Amino acid sequence: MQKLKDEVSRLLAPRVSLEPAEVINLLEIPPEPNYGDLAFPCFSLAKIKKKAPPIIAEELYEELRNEEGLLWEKAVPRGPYLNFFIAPEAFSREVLQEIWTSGDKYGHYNLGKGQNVTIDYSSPNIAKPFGVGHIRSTVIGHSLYLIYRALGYNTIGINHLGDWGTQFGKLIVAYKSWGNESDLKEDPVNYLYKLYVQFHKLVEEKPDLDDEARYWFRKLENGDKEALDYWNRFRQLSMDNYELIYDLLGIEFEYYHGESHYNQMLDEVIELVQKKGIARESEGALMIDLEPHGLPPVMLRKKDGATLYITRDLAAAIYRYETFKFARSLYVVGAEQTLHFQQLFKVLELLGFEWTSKCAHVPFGLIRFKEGRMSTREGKIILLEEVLNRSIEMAREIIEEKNPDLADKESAARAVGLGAVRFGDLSNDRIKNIEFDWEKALDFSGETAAYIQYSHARICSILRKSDKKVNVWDESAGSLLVTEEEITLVKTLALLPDKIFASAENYRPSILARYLIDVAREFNRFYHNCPVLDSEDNLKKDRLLLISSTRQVIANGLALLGIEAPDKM
RNA sequence: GCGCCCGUGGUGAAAGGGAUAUCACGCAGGCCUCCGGAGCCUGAAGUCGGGGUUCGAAUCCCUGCGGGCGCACCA
Repeated sequence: MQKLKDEVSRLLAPRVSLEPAEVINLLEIPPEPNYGDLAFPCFSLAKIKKKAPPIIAEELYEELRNEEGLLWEKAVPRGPYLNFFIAPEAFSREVLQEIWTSGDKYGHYNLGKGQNVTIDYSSPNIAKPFGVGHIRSTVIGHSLYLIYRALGYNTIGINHLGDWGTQFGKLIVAYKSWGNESDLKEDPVNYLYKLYVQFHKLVEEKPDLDDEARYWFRKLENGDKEALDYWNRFRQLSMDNYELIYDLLGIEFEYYHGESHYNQMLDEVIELVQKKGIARESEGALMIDLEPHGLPPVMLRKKDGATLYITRDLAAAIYRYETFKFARSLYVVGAEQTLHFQQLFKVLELLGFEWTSKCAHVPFGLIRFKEGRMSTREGKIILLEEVLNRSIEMAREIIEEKNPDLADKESAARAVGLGAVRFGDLSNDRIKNIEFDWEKALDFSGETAAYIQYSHARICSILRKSDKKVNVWDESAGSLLVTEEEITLVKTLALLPDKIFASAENYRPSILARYLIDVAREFNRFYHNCPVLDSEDNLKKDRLLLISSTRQVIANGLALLGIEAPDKM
């Protein structure tokens, strides 16, 4: 598709006095295939040429009627658009050859060569269980990580663990006051969580507890041995639990730099802020007034001397830039923290860091229950582990029913079960809130990963059964693909690179996810109308090439969403 | 009180200011002697209300309504 756009834009550019790149930006895909395959809208020229768009389209058509394209065969004006129709044979061969030669690198580019992109994602809070709420950051962040890597960037995944803050004061108080060793050993994360919930329940009757918690957190910040011992222990126990989930999801991070990692840099940050003269003391606390910038004030240090979240985030941002000199720095964090990031970026700007513009908050809506918001404090939470396991279990049952002879049911169940949960999150616009619903989470029909995976497995099945193997590219390959289903499928396959770019540019894996649904749908239409194995030899060869290319596109796309594409299921 | 986000068929969603608003679930019908029916085909049903900007608005602006989130000692 890029090549077609290049060709068309080079042709049009001199005739409309625009740069080819500007023409490429204007080009659209028509809503209806019979209109054409690529459209040049003439609206923007109307003002310059002082003519109505349909007339411009008509004139361009007259100018081009004797031109011949490599990848297109005719240009037809339709109202204010000049529509180009691809030359099916040449276009198919071009697309299929590119997929053929690129293989599992089809859609990958070297755009970001030598550039670092840091991606802050997942970032659970220690001592709280890993709930379904955390899946969003984890899965969206990981997909962006994979997508940027595919575009040639050197991606750096950072798990910004919430391993510092007043909640540790709370935990220490709770554990010291009414906790016990044996329960902690029995089921660490859940027990710590129980303590946390109990603390919040009790604090309503005994407000003193809050003071006590703040006291212990301050001790922690001052390096108190006892406090540190508790902290270390709680942290490690939580980490062990998170590892299980990351293993299951196949996620690794370059760094587990939690908030605590930046402790030794906090004094420096505060000094810097003071030197810049943007902070002031207020009621014993240190704060930055952002009123002139239309934002609420930011507090860097409490009156008791303890630091806050944003102080550590400032340190982290600076550290990341100094360490990685990033081309982009992404924060995949819930939309409820939008204000926090506006403040963070504003302060960085005030500090004079010109790289602030390279930082971006990638927000997403929250997951809620039907009954309302999930509250960790109130103890209403569904464990992600439980969701994943139930999904795998459900997939296993369906496989047992539909494909009882399958050899490796376990890995297929994992691929399908985990894929369902991941896709459920990735396929919708991240900014919208999600209502968690067990039925929906475990539904494998319709626009789901299973639909895409199933299409992939079917293709694999046909390829296995074929006596012919597609193993060489020859000069006539793909030239017999002429039916509507075949051409449509080829055109769809040609879009993968565009979709990957768009996903990266907008930080929206959902663009890629929805595209894969289209690919699967077009494949299924083809499949129902065009026999592969029963075709005449040459046609069979071309159709095998087509489905093999389709398989490649599905596999490549799913991989960037962190979803497996099993050969059988 | 102030600020930000979201309102699309019964339900869940898609649509980088553009052509006849696209899918899925569910519903009503149809399709396996055929490469895997977790599939395919046909049908009914929709842009929250009111203003504006524009040649053109689901999309941008204002306003009302509904829902969500946030606003100095949590993260």
